[in-house]
Amino acid sequence: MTETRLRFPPSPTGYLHIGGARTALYNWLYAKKTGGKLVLRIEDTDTGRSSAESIKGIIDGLKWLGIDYDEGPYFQTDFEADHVAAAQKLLASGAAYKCFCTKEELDSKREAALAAKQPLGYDRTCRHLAAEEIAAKEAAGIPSVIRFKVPERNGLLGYDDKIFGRIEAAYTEIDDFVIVRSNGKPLYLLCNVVDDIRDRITHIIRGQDHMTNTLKQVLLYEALGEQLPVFGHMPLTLDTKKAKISKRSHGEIVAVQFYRDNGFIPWAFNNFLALLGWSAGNDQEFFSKEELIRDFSLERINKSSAIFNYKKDDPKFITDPKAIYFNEHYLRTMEIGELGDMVRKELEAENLWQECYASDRKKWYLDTLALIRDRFHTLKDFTSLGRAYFADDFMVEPKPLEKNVLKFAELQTWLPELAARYENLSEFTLEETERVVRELAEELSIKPGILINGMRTVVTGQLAGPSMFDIVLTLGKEIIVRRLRNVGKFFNRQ
RNA sequence: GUCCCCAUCGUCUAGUCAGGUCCAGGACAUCGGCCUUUCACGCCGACAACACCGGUUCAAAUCCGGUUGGGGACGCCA
Repeated sequence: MTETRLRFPPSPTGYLHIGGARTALYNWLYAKKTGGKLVLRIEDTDTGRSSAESIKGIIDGLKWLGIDYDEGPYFQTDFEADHVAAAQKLLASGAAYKCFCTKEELDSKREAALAAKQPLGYDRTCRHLAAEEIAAKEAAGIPSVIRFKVPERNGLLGYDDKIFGRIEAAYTEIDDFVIVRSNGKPLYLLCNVVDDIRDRITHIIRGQDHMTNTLKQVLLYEALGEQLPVFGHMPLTLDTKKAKISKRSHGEIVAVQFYRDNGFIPWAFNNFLALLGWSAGNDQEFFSKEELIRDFSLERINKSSAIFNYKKDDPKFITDPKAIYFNEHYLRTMEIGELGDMVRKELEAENLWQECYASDRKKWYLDTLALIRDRFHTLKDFTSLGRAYFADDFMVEPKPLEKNVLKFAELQTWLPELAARYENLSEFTLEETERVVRELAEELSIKPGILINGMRTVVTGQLAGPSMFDIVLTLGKEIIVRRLRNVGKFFNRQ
């Protein structure tokens, strides 16, 4: 068997969104699984809407996800000569014809049909023009497009879809579609096929919205005398109102960039995307890259479309809760060194990174991440919720400040007293630091919790966190003593 | 309007091709509980679905037909 070759052909008319990312991922997985190649082809023939910025966004998005390609990016506009040659070949062989209907005529016919609730297709006005009529119109300088001449056959046109099974439709249902614009520029349906043939694509895995295109393209392969690739159409990703997800109507929440900028772990997001419409057939949800490549199959892609359950304006979930869950899982279980590299980038961006975290304080750095990661949702939390571990300029949240500190005015003396005792402690250990707190609480006849929660807030700015004495040891005597002594500042600013 | 596709908990899904082991399993979310100085994590538990109607069969989530619902396509966009 020849090598499998797949492609991801985005049109650069916006950022990479999750639907596109999922398509890219499935193609990538299948290419990897079969030891084949993945080609990136930018379909930029719509010059009006294509942009360099969008191309960059797509490439950056794929890079962030870790979806690498073996060839490309190729640009469709670089192969215009191929497309034109194919169109000429079809014209010459009688598989296509010139159509002189104007866009205005067609538009008004379409609108009329729509209003009258009649079928929409092209009425084939120019299909049977005699050679003299064509010559006359051309001599008169009337512009024309080239349309594909759908064969007049009885029976059904069809192909075997790897995901949906046999797909068929009557020949009479297929429109004579335009393959070349009146300005001579070939259109998607043709370009796409010509490029896939040239790139020797063996498997076309794309969205279900292409299903009707596929029927037409099957005809193009036939007319061009080429062998059909394997087709597989993936169900679309819908929004919570069951509408197709689009860049236009959903904004940043469906952009891959959004997940990068909000501290998602690339593989966690891939894992989530992979499970949106595919399952291994068992209860496994977490897959390493190797496992996913090994277990992935086209046949197990679900036929019904999946809903991307994002929560708009929900303070608790910035996106689909399951996507967050996957992120949390990886955040908590991934190899700590790998997490360290990711968090490093976050710290650097906030000017909190210190070189010693990579050298003599490396153990401290990684231990600290291991201590605090259990409560975090994204990479961003390390510099927001976890800021107190890396800097003194952390925010103290109002709720715990009120509840754990301001409520007890005596903390202004208790905490500095605790600081003094800590300072004189010869053994600054878990046991000793805890003992000292409990001892002080007993002397003051208060619950240890008052001291503990007060110090947690003063020292980390947070209502919740790891075990208090783990924090004490992690931050170290000097910082703890300093922050405890400073408790007065919270009262003074009232 | 025409054509194509789909249909299991709120969401992602297992089970459907090879009908019985499924009064339907897992995960997320939600709600309780345990743990705890806090909050999480973790663990335990609860809630919650075979769209509907017929048919075939000893037996249907599973096969067949229809209905309904949903999605997609119908561009000189890709």
